[in-house]
Amino acid sequence: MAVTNDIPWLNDDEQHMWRQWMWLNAELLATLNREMQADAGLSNPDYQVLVVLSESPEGRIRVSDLAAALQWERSRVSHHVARMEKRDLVCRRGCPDDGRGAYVRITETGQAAIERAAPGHVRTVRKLVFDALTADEVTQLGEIFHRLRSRAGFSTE
Amino acid sequence: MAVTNDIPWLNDDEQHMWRQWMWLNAELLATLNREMQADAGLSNPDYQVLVVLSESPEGRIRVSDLAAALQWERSRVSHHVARMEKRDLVCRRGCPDDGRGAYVRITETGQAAIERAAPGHVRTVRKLVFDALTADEVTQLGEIFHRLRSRAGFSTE
DNA sequence: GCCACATTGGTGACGCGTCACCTATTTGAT
DNA sequence: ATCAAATAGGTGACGCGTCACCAATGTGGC
Repeated sequence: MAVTNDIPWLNDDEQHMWRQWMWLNAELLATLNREMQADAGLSNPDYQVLVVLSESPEGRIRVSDLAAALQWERSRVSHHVARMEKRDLVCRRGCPDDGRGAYVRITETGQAAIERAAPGHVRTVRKLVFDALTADEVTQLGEIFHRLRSRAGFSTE
Repeated sequence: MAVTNDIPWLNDDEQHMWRQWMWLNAELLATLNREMQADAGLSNPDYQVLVVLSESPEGRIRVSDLAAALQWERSRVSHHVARMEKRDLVCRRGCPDDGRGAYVRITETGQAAIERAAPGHVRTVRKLVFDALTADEVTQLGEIFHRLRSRAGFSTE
């Protein structure tokens, strides 16, 4: 009951690496999500939004710019911001210059939440990833990931 | 408007690597999903389920075993199988030995779908990942990912 | 046999993410 | 000034994923 293969399959080494990679991805993301949920009631996407907002001048940014910064669809931003607004993490304001536009602004609650979440987030990344890698490995991985991204046409250009 | 940091932050190299990694993950997953959707109307999770089923004797497996094989919650399996059943990719049968149990079986349609999807899937993984890596790098990455997983207590056993 | 307890699988609610599509506003060619 | 086209943002439907919870069935102690 196997799949017919008339295409160059992955060899054992490749298969092993690919599987480890995919598992690790899922596990890392799940762990980060869980820890931040526990620390500050934030999901991963919540955190990403708040990071961008908290790094923006005056803690506010146009929806489209937020979408660009996160590489999200505008519709996704819209949905997510709507959910976050209900929890008072951000608020939306009309844009004076452009009648179509809207600003997303971080609230006091949002600011507090990200400040509560950030240290644990970094600690976890450090513990799960960087503590188990040498400086050389970090550099090399950075180079490899960057290479794969450019070859695949993913570059940020 | 930045986050206060009283915790050892990531240095530039680490930050760069981490960002590339997270971007690459998202991009790879999205690409694989998109291609399989186009090739065979399957999502990534659909594919994973069908792979396990097609590798099982007689193309059927107990729900709990499927959950274990995929490292999914049983509830997730239940939801996903229900959706796939509507599309006639799999079907559910009661289990004769255990009145609580249920078998999930791959259908003709499901078998056809995975056979249509598999070559393109492998081709894409090869193109996006392995064509840009040396054999040594593959081995090394496999070792690194495995190391991170065991240190984090993610090991499969 | 009886009963506490564990296990199997499923459901509903809700957050996340995409797609198709919509309205309102701005822009720019004429 | 006018009007077609582009752009900003939002909405609804639906698939994906988790959590809390449930009914049904099996298991072991007595």
